[in-house]
Amino acid sequence: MTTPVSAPRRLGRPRDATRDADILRAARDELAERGYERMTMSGVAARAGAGKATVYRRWASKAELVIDAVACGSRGIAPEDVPDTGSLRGDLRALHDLKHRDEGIWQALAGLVSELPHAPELAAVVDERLVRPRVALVRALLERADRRGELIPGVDVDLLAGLPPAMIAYRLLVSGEPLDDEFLRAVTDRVLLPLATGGRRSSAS
Amino acid sequence: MTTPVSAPRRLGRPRDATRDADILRAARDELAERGYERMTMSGVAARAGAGKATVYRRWASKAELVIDAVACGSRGIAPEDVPDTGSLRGDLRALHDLKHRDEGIWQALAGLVSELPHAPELAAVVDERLVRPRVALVRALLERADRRGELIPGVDVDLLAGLPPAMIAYRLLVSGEPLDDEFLRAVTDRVLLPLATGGRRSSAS
Amino acid sequence: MTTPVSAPRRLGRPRDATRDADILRAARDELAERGYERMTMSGVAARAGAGKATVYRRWASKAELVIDAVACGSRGIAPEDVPDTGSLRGDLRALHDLKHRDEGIWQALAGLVSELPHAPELAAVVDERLVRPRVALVRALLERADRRGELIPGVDVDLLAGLPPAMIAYRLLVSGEPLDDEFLRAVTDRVLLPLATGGRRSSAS
Amino acid sequence: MTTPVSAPRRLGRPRDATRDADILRAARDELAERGYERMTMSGVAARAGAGKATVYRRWASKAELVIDAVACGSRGIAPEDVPDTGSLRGDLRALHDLKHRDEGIWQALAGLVSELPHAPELAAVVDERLVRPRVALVRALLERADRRGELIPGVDVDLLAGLPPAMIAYRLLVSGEPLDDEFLRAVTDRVLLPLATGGRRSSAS
DNA sequence: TGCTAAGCGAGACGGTACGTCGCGTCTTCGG
DNA sequence: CCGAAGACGCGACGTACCGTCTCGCTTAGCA
Repeated sequence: MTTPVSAPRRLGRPRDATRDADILRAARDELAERGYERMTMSGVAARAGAGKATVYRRWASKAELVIDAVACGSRGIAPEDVPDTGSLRGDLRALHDLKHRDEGIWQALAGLVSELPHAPELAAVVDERLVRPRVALVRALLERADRRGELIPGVDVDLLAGLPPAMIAYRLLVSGEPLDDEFLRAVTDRVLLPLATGGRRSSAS
Repeated sequence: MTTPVSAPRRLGRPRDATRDADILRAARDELAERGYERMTMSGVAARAGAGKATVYRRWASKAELVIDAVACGSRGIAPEDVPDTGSLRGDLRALHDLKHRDEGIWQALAGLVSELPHAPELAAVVDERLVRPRVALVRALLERADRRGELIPGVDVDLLAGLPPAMIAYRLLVSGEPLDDEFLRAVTDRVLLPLATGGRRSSAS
Repeated sequence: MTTPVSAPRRLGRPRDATRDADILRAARDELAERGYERMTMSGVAARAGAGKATVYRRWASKAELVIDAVACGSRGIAPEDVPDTGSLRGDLRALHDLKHRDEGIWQALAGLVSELPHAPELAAVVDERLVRPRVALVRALLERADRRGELIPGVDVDLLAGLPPAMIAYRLLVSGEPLDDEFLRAVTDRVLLPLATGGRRSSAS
Repeated sequence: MTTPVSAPRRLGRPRDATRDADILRAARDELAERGYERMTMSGVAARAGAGKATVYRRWASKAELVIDAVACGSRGIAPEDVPDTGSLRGDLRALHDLKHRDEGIWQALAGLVSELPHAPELAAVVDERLVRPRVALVRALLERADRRGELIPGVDVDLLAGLPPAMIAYRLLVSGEPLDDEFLRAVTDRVLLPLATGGRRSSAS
């Protein structure tokens, strides 16, 4: 969550922690149903059975709410959640199986993108909450493979780690094509693996 | 232009074609100065010395105006504009030199992205006017290279042609990093060329 | 008509005089159907099968068109059209019979009233074309009665002549009540005649 | 006020009653300065320091706002505010002294008149708020005079009570002449009194 | 147990962009 | 040059949404 604050004072009625989850769920649903532009803060509040003030007490703007609504949906995947299959190819496959329902994120990102150039701190949050975790995930798998000696020496791990997010974002946001299995396989087998491991070795010796 | 229609009738005063250009220029300037969200139709009309009705007579919404404003800005680059340097690497380099000021496009795309999933015909126009020309450009260079025998046999040209737009869009829209020369060189030398031509051969040496 | 202009030059195609009548009729119909505010110049032109320029070439504004549309509807009644019945009461009765379809005028006046304080020349036209003829009519009948010796000596003929228009305008524009026969009879028998002739004399009995 | 509604529910933030007065005053000022057509809702809101939504939350249209703006301006004069001078003539004189600044009302009425035939409920409000109180005022004075025995037996009080409003409205709205003292004196001394009391008796006897 | 500050749902607030429509002018065509 | 058609600049209209503020009520925690 973006909203710890953990103020040292605790006068008056404490915040009802259950509202956070209701509001975030409402935000995610409205976002999925209507898209970023047509989703309204009043609509989110109403769907959550909350008042607008309760929403704004927790999130400073529509953009920040959306970030959290979306970030907390896939908070789960840490590098260590991806099982070590012994090969980069197997690890990437396992990752894809884990993030089967990550798609809502991109819907949200769509609405935020227009604000990023004019709101640096918003961009920072998006980077930190949405972008970096995904890049880091791939990067961790690449480093794991490097320790196994799979990678071509001198390969630019940062550049490669950014490729899957970029390709996925472009496909969903711009092309509008679905994130089907064939595409995900192409990303790993025809882009990432060749660049990272050179030829076809993969798990084979 | 999105608005030819080429109506066969010619009753009444014809549209003043000079207004189109004025409005599109005004739209592009406002967009660059203020960003998609903060750009207003009144502002565009005023800067163009036009009335709002004149703008809305030509474009049904802000989104459609922005598409055209942006699409007509880089209409210029056709595959044959890129000189044949004899190698894929040289051709891509030449392309980068040509599109030095293409960046405004992405600023516009930023604002449109949130609307695409809910406006299929808008998505179609974006695809046709913004996305496809850029993909086709790279694709044409790849096919030229293939005719020279540079490409790995069986390589997925469509997949590769989409990589530069995806990486550029992601960098500008999401990461917010600049399109510097180092990045563009990395895209070609460390991603596209290895995938397309395998190792280092190219035709040279 | 307000539009003589009667320019001494006659170059080019002369104006099609039939358009005047068509436009005026269209204006009167639109006015009756939709009221002043909702009547539009485009609508009038379209109904008349004319272009807006043709309308504006003849009348400088909506208000002036409406004045003419309405004034030419009751242009007919001149003082000498009212038969001399031998008594003021009879003359007024005869007048009422003549102006049975004068009502459209007031509908038009309704829309003009809001402009009068800010458009003196418009007010002058309204006065000259709509108000004065009606006042003059009553005034003529009063003077005719005076020559017959019916009037109280020293009575203010101007004041009295303005009473029927004022009462009719108020009833139609403000009260919204119909111009029924009972009301018209009250205006003459219970207001105008008592004030003009004192008691009950008139010439009769 | 037209907007009591006196809803039995009291959820949410209650309307700020001070905004009503501010907006009405702003509306009256704009109306007086610029006239009905040229007065704008944005201008009223801005002058009141309010947002347009706050205005439209209370009044559904420009016309309704103007009615209230104008009606609440002269709410003050009740029949009992007019001192009993002992004669109809004296009472009417006292009335004229009271309503010295009632003129703004007619300016507003001017703009509304064109809407009345097509908006019955608007007409009803105008009748109830603007017309009837003024008629009732004169009527009350006439009835007071009747109790004193001043009136001609059988005189039509309703007809007479409508005469001053009609004459005043006509003079201001149509003739455009000022409401000077001479005119007001003529209305009472040469129209109303003769019709109501017959000859010249008035208080003398 | 009763006080008090802060939480809550609801919705009014100031502001501002949207997209529509009407006015009165201007510009094309054909007659 | 007239006439139909309709585009033009301008600007008001009424709606919607954002983010803030304010109402009356409820709910802890301290006394």
